[in-house]
Amino acid sequence: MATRTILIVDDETAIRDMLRVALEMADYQCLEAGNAQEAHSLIIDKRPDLVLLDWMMPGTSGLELARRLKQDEVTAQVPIILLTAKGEEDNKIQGLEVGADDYITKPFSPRELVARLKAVLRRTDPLAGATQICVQGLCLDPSSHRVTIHDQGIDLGPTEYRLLEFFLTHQERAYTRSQLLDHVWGGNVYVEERTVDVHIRRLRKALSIDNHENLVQTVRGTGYRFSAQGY
Amino acid sequence: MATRTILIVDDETAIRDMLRVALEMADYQCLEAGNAQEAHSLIIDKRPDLVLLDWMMPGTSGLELARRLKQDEVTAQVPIILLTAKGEEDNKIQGLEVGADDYITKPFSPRELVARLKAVLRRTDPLAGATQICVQGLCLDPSSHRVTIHDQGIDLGPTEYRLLEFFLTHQERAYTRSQLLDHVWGGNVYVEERTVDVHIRRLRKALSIDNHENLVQTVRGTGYRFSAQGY
DNA sequence: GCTCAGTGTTACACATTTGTGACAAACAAA
DNA sequence: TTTGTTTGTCACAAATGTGTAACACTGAGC
Repeated sequence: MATRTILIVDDETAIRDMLRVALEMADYQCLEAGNAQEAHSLIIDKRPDLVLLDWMMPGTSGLELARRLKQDEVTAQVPIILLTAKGEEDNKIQGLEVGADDYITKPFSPRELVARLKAVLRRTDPLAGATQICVQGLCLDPSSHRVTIHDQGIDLGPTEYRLLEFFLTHQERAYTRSQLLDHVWGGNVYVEERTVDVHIRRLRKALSIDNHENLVQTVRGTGYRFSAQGY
Repeated sequence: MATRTILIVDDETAIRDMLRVALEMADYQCLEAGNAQEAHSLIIDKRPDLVLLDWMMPGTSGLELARRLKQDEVTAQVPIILLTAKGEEDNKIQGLEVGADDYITKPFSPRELVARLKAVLRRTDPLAGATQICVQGLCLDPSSHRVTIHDQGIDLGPTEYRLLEFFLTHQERAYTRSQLLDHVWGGNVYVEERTVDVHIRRLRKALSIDNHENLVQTVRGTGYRFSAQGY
């Protein structure tokens, strides 16, 4: 399964660091925010799979942020785990009623944190977690099956989409037409090698906003390469 | 909203009674089982919305029952809350790792019980206890089971309603026909994939006030996506 | 300059995928 | 029962994607 991204929201750098270490050891990717505003933009922008949210923060509190997130339909489905220093029961209930998915009292062991996190993630869509790949303003998002250049959507046919997906995950390396046929079309079909050229052309055309067609480079005598350099 | 059914599993009648009182006051319907075997049959038979499971029971323990339930595909999706007498951390982790959705330490107040139960139910079925979901003037209200566009009611068949409900809670993401069949029709039915197309068509038709049919987008070669963007 | 292999570009026929309306079976309410 | 609604499937239409060939262009070597 693709690695999940967790957003850590806490005003104390030391605590963020601790959490990051624990989560990275358990093979999660981390984002960090020091306050509610920052957290909110990151959630919209990076779409983490889960938010670890400190209850007490200067400015907008974690509880308040959780409430807002759950009220907006765009962010409502992001699971939230609230962190709090003292396990006062009223807090606990308040937190869960606001819509947080779980609630952890400090101090807690890394093992407990990860176990609870897993339990919450298990309940959310198991297919989510594919992260988008971005380069030079070009973004491909596998989960929505969408490609954008500077947030402007572009249209690709299925084959061009797979071709771009392959290139984005195999940048800076030249491939022969035959290799591309193997990887993008799948081994057992017979199509002319020149067909690759045509699809390269179609892909370049679709990317031609802002000269992004240069991302796909010709390697004379060999094939093609996707590269963000020499650009 | 339909009332939810909670299965209480504990070997002590006194505790079962207490739990029942607390839950019935909060407007839940209750089932009771005194041991794991009984509980298992009731789960298969009555399909409760949640199981409150005592850790320590003579015979098969609650933990063991939880593990079995989560391993069987048929019962895996039933949420489980484990009850335990002492909050030893190892127990806690063990419980969550087995797949329990939450873990409550006795003694607990009725308020805490109900709050946690709500939280678990909420993330099991995101629409339970949720407020209505709105996007672009289209509103779906789970409690009244009603859909409106700019306050004008629209008519949907049950399947179209569930489809829209699923889309609204899973926006901005592409789903294959097969995934939609899984999520909207439920795993074990055999219907043609093309049937999805027809229901998509019916949903679009119902949404066609003010061009809202564009909310449901075709992802060629893949399936469909619900999106408020690119609209 | 010329030649030629390699690549870019376009057009088009064909294949595949999706949209749409119709219909009969299943179901529920009266 | 009758009536009306919902559902799944099909057949055909429409839209879109695909592979190929033909031709144009480019650059390297002579």
